[in-house]
Amino acid sequence: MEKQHNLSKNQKIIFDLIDKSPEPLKAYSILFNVQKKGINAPLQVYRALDKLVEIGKIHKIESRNAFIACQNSSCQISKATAFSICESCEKVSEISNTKLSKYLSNFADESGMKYTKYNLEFFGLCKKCKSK
Amino acid sequence: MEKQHNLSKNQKIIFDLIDKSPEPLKAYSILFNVQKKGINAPLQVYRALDKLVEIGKIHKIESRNAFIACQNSSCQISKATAFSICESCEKVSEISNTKLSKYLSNFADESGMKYTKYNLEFFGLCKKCKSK
DNA sequence: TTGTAAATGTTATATTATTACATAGTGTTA
DNA sequence: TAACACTATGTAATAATATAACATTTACAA
Repeated sequence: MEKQHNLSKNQKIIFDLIDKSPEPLKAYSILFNVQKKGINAPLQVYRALDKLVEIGKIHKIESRNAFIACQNSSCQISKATAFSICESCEKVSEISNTKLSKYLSNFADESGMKYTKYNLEFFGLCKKCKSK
Repeated sequence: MEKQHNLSKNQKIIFDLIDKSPEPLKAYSILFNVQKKGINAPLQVYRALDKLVEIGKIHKIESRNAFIACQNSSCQISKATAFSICESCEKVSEISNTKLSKYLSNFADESGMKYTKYNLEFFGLCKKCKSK
């Protein structure tokens, strides 16, 4: 059974904003957007973001310092994330490909390291931008 | 034939520093270290870093905002990078695994996107930290 | 030798993220 | 319910990361 995370007030405000957004949002753009709801300081945003990332409701796109809502119904894969990023229009999508995630989750090399998490970012041109 | 990149003065200073370092270096720690060599401003560091990344001599570890020298003899894989990161001691290594890079370079999904680049970061505990 | 691209130097500023400290809410359990 | 621990909140200050704008110089091919 999936653990139920009851979001707190700030967490909910910020998750809703990210969830509705068609594109990844940056922390300070989030801050700007929620100031009318009484969230005034960067730290309030970062704390909510940290928590939401931790419980897998959102992911951070590391190369962009931006956040998107998890696209997988059961947001349980914060430990195995893959994204496609269009370098022209900056559209970002979460990749949910069973083969890929299996391959990467099982990846091991000779380093002796035990991998418990990964993040993969693919870059290229999306369909639209390719045909321009 | 691999293109020869003659590094400029600043690029060389900064590459040498990163290349000698056993761990990824952050931009401002680089700045601090090269001030005695006449590099005074962040922008001078960032410009050299940008160029070095572009030509594949170094890579950026996105999740850490830090830079390491390319570990592959022919630094030609700036478009296909994979790293292992120990979450305890922060040791970072570049993974050069032919199967993995082939698998990822050939990856395609139904999105219609043409992937030209990827960056993968694995997290876990290294051998030393595991046994503590 | 001149045109052009790349690199440099410098100042200021924008953007991203954390430290430190005080207070309030939530849920458990004695 | 009282005491406790834990999570979340509020606020101010500041640290860390990165870029804009502008002027000048160097490298090198045409």
